[in-house]
Amino acid sequence: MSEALRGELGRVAEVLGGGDLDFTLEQPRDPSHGDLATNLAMVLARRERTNPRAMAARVVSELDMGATGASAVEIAGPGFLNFRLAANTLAASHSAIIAAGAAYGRSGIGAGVRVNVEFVSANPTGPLHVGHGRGAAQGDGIAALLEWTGHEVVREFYINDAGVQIDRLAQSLWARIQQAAGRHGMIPDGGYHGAYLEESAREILGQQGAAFADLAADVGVARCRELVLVMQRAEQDTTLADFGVRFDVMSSEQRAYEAGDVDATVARLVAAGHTFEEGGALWLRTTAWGDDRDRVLRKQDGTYTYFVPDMAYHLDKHRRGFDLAIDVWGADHHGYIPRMQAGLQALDIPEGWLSVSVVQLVKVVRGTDEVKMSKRSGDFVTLRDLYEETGVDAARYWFLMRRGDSHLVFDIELAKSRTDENPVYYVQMAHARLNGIFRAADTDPDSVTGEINLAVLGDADRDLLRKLTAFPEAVARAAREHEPHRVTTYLEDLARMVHGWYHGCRVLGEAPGVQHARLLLARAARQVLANGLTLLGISAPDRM
RNA sequence: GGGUCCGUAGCUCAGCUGGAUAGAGCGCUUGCCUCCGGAGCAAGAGGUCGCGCGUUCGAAUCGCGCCGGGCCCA
Repeated sequence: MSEALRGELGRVAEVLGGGDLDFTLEQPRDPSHGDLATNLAMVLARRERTNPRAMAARVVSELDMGATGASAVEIAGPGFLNFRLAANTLAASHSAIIAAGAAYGRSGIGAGVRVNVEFVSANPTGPLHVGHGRGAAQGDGIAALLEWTGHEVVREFYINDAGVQIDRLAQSLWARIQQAAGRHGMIPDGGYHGAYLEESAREILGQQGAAFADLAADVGVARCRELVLVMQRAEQDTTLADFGVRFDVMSSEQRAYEAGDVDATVARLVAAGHTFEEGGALWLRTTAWGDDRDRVLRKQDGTYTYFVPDMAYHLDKHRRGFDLAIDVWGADHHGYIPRMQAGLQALDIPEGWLSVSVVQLVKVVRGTDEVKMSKRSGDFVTLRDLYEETGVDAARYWFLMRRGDSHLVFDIELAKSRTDENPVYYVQMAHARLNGIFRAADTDPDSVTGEINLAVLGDADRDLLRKLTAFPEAVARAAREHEPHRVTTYLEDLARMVHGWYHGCRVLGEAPGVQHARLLLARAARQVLANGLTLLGISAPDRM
């Protein structure tokens, strides 16, 4: 609804200050400040070093009100321009919500832009834990936001299936198989002690036969390596699928080695002259692109550091033609960011192509008791344990309701409680409640049509409608910032307004004109709540 | 020691591309079920936005320095 106004303000900005001005046009928190407000005059005044209110007067005299779609403008406070939209503008916005339906909030801002979102990427060494759940929700949320804003999105998972930790995993499993066969089996130093490997051992003996345990140790370990990768991957996939998260592409570190990508990446860096040898190791001069120190690529023993396959993998992603890559990483890897950014620039990938979204680790509590999570002890809450207890909707919502880089305390008791302490129920309840109106009226929401007559409604109705019109902007902002929590914040604000409206504004039994207008409003509000929840992968129940 | 993120109401957190009296939920106090779902609503109390200096017409927001915590690296 603000397109015309923004355009006209842009023209005025051009005339009075030249181009390239970054001004805002947004809905003020206080309704008495009008429907839309801009800080344009203050931004101009800053550039011209003049009085903001005087500049505001110049802006107003330059404005062609006819071209703005607004019915009134006033100068307020330190130099804001507050616009009031004509009543029919708001009504038209309502019609737009109804017309767009389940697509309301979508836009074409990112049309033609291909984005790769890589997330979870857990080592296949055990079940997914709660931290992976936050990464999964965050990555899937970012991907959905980008889709809603018209980007072409690929969801990708990178499997770290090469390297020493997989060897230890295979050795640990072999030891469990020996134990299951009644022999002495020793889990190696740095191995995996979790009970899940005992289950895997029993399963393998069941499938392969008891003779499996009689294989020569090196053959047995090699077979274990193959089997355990398949088993762990399968378990992670079903855990994620049951959590509502699916991937378009699975990439394998092992395959990158086998295809020669890893060696080729090193060769390319050497040929470009970005490397040097020192102390028997091969180094990359990452300090040339802002890293604190140079990094080892190949150690004295001839093996590569993790850095090399990671670069090879990102180079492959870049070759696949993405305009932008987003990685969701746990905060325990954030120190790795400057190195990776530098490494990619050494490979001639433009700065800014890779954007890393960090999620802080999750602290899980049950009421006042902290739930300790350690793979070593083998005693931890898995992602599946968590969402089977709280429900998928609650778990996804809790992972998304805070900024990714702020610490999250996940209280299992609270998340599963069906009480007013739980925001996901509050939002879903608002949706169910609006639906209840239509149920009581025995009317299909989609059958309530026509243009809304705001003249018969009051301020509370108009405030609610204005909030609904802010949804596309909230989605766009969340997508731009890669911050799904902006959507939950919006939904909680909206749910609050819906509950208040519900109590203050009766629908059924009012005069026919009022009832019809409010049914139209309820239909739109229900749609926006449903769209927001759906975007986040959370259900919008009609009754609870 | 270096890097990085965080520090906002009793608790958990929004707000941070500088803007109008700093917000929400929970908890607390007081009201509200003849009435579309009380899993709800309304009102109230509760804040040196960690501290200091700076930039600016204007700083929770930007810069610098401290203090405290998480994580990573040494």
